[in-house]
Amino acid sequence: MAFWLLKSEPDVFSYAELVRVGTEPWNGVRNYQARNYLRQMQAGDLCLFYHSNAKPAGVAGVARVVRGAYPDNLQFDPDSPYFDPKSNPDEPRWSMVDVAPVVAFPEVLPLETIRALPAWLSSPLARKGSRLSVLPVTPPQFQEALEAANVALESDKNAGPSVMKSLVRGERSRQK
DNA sequence: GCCAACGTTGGC
DNA sequence: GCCAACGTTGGC
Repeated sequence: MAFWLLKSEPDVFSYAELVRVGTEPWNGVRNYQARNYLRQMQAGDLCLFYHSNAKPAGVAGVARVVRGAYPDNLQFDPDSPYFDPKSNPDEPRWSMVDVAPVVAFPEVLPLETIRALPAWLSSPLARKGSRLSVLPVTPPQFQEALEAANVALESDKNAGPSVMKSLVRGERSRQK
């Protein structure tokens, strides 16, 4: 299982909105590097859901990939701002995944806090002006983020070992 | 609202 | 293929 970070402007689509709708197609990504990461994502992968252009900017919760990469529908919709007339339906240029909520953080984990976590120093997110909207997260980075947010995940025995679910709040997850 | 970062576009 | 101009992102 892999870990990722997905950026979204909460004015456009927030973590609370993800909770409300249950499942969301992550379409509209029009950057090749981000697209390539989307194509690596598999069902069961966990994502930090990051609020950009927000106060504070930071991670609002955890989401799970529920469907791996498939063609982004909006690239073929002439009425969409994400329409790409140069994309060929036989070889779609852009991909999307479906994500679902796992657990909301008790409060947004601010970017400033994330940047100070040891494992995050090497992340593009720690660099000023990073505009990548989909980026990989290492297991230590993911663990540090959960700990800093005071959130623990426990595995769901019924759903198998690769599926995690919420949630123990208000108690620090244990260092292994 | 400012502006740094940086990806994309287009002239050559 | 270079690179200046331009547009967008996104923190502050």
